[in-house]
Parts: sequence; C-alpha cells; structure tokens
Amino acid sequence: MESLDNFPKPSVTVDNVIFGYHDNKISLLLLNRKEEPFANTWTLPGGFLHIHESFEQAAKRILTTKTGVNDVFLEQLYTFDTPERDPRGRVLSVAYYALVNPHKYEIMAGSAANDVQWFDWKALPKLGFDHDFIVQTAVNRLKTKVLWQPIGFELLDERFTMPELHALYETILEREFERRNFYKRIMELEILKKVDIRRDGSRKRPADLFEFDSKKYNELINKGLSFKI
Amino acid sequence: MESLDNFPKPSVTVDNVIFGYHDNKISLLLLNRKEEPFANTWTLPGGFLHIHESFEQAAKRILTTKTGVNDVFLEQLYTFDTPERDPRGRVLSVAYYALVNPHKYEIMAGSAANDVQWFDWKALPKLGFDHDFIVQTAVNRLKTKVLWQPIGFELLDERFTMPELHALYETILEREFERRNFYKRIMELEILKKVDIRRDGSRKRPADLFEFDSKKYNELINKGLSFKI
DNA sequence: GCAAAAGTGTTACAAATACACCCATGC
DNA sequence: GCATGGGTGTATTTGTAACACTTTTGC
Repeated sequence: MESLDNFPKPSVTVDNVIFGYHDNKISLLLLNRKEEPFANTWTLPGGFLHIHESFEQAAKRILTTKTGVNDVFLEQLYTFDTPERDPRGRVLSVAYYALVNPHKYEIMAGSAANDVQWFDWKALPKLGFDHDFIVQTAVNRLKTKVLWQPIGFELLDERFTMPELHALYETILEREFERRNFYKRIMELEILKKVDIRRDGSRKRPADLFEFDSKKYNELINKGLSFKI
Repeated sequence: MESLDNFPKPSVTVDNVIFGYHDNKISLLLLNRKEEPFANTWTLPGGFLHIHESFEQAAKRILTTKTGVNDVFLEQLYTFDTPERDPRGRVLSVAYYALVNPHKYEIMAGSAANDVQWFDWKALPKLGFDHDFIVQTAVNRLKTKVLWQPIGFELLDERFTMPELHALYETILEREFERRNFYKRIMELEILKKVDIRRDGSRKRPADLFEFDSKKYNELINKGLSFKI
C-alpha cells in the first residue's frame, strides 16, 4: 500500500467567519493577531487543524479558545487554495461560517491575540491573508442561504418579535420587505410558536413574542419542503 | 514567525464527481483502482494535491491523466474530513464536480487504473472510501444548481434542440415539466441563439436547433439577475 | 384623544399552470 | 391523409405585491 509520505503535504487551517446581529446591524467578529505573519492586523479567527480532529471540532475549538464563543450554528463555506495566500508556505484554509447572538456571549481574546472585537460589516478594516475575499464569499452565502433556510433565528434572542425578525431580514438582504406580506410568509410556514407574554418595551403597542419551533421545522424539512422567502 | 512544521499535516486529495448525459440518462465516470487501498474497487477519479498547484489545476490534471477528459465545467463541491475515511491515515478530500458531454471525449484509463467507465447514476456499484457519500452530495448540488444557473447546457452538444434540453432537465430533476411552459421559461431568458439549420433526425417534424449564447448570459449575470427555472 | 407602532383584511396585478390548437414531417 | 412529435396562443388558477383599515399602548 502506497505511503502517504511520498508527497510534501500542505498545511491546513480552519478559519471562521462569525456573524452577529445587534442594533439593526450585522457584525463580524475579528481577531487582532499578536504574531507574524500579519501581526497587529485584523483577521478571521482561525487555527491549524489537528491531525485527529474534524473540521467542525477544530472550528469549535478555535471559537472557544480564541473568542469565548460556543454552541452556535456552524456550516462549511468553501476551501480556499490560492498557493500564495500565506507567506509561510502552502496553507489551505477550510472556511466555516457561524451565526452568533452577541448578547449570549462574553467575548474574550485568547492569549495569542491582542484583541477580539465585533465590527460592523459595512465598516470592516483591511484584513490579513485573503480574508477579505473569504468574508465576501461568506456574505454572499449568508444572503442566499437566508432565503431558503430560516437560519436568521440563530441571530436573535430565543424569544423575538415579528418586527425584529422583519428588520433582521431587511438588514441582511439590504432591501425592504412589505411588512404585511413578510408577516404572512413567515406565519404560513407554521414554524413559530406564539408566547403570549409581551415585551416590556418602552415604546408604543407591544409586539407579540415568538419562539422558533424546531420540531415543526424538522417535520417540514423531512417532508421535503423548502422554505422560500 | 511560527514554523509550519510544528504540527503533523494531513494529506490532501482532490476527487472528481464527473457527470455525463447520454440516452436520457445521467451517468458518472468511475475508476477501478489497481492499487491498495480499495484495489479492484470502483471509486471517484482522484489524486493527491501537489504542493504548488491549485485545486482546480489538480482536478484538471487528474481528469486528463486518469480519464482522458479535459476542458469541462468544474466547480468545488465540498471538503470531506471524516478522520477514518482513508485507511492509510488522515486524508482530506476536496471534492469537485464536473459536467462533461460524453460524446466529445474518448475515455481512456490511465496507468494507475484497471478501467474507467460510465455508470448510470441509478445503478452505481458500491464505491470505495466515502465516495458514495460524496456522490450523494454532488447529486444534491447538481439538482439545486441546475435550478439557478443554466449549467445543463454543458452536458449537451454545442447545438441542441428544445426537446433535448427539456428531457435533460426532466432527467436531472426527476420530475416532469409542462412542455409549453418550459419552452417559455427558457426562451424568455434570451440566452439561446436559434440556428436555422435543422436536424436530420429520422423521426417526425424536425426540431429547431439552438446554441447557448454565453455573451448574453454573462450580461444577464452582471446585471445581477439570477435565472430560475 | 392623538400619535406611533403592531396586527389583520382585501384587492389588483403578475406569473405559473393547464389546456388547446396548429404545423411539419414520414409513411 | 393520418399519426407523431414540434411549435405557439390563450384561458384559468395561483400567488405576490400593494393598499387600507383596526388595535393597543404612552403621553
């Protein structure tokens, strides 16, 4: 049986594009590197794949140790391979993207970073490596994904109102949705449970609170239906 | 600057899922391995990534040397990472899928294979490694992709008829399309050029021949429109 | 009671679907 | 001329988009 060591092997990293939502803005969690290459430069939180771990395990490990975030929606984005993308040599990047509710986590920089911080996706600094390109790919993915799968809920609190969900979709897709029609589209999916408790907002009429009903959603998926906004 | 050699590195292969279309059937090009592991077993044509080449270069090299196919539609599918997927050790597989017109190529097995052959996608043998799973992923991708981008043309001859295109879509998506409505959908995209020449088919009324107009299609894409069947 | 935001009913229009008909060819 | 498959016109149904109205709260 042929040996695996006949060829020089590339290094493999896992990089995470971490989306959050706060104050009607989508934001990305970036890390300021302490070490070369790209020391003192903002990059996506990433790290080398360990030899016995899966990508998802690596992504979760990196999220936890470098940013303090855990237990989030996570999905493979794309694998980036430009031969010159890392000055140290041949390094592949398996990129994942995550959806995080920023209120749920205390962000904290790991020891290998100067700082970890949320940035408005409309005002990102210039990133190290090819991470600008990776982010662009992730943004495109999020925009198309959100049309087909109700992943937007991952960015909100467990209990949320229709106006909040409506605003989230308008923010992600950067266009307006007729309020009435948006409500109808969402409600006819029958994947939301109304929780009669109302919000103590200090504004005008309080909005109804909902919870995402993952049981009903899974039934829907298993029947082969694909939600489309 | 940290060295890349502090960690053991995984091996990286590029595997190709090659779709063809012939006699109203979708087929896949498989390779019968000469060497262990999985000697005398059918697998996807794949090989190790060379240290200075991109995935796409590797995919094309493998296609040419192992199957005789070249110059085809090629797109990254997914990167597979199950730690036990290869008995030799930790091997990642960056999977690509290709669309090929089988009439255009003389298929020929490279020296490392017993045989290379087209298989009807409804009658595939049991494959080596985790290639059954990779194929399933590729089939799902093809089915959704074909709804949004007119990649189906890649599987047909340069000049083709509406009934041919219609049959291709019905085969890929495994459902029927109303003939009239399918014609209208395709024609209103305005990405087909009619070539007045007619086919010398031995059947009844000859069908109009068309060519794919990639210039018009690119204009459409650049305007931000997404075709939807 | 009035302003502001949340919730709901209904209409007008566009698009998908279904059906029908005509056309060109081989025998 | 008739059977067969190819091409095209149009009515019906469906679903989207737009608008209007009612409800609930704070001041």
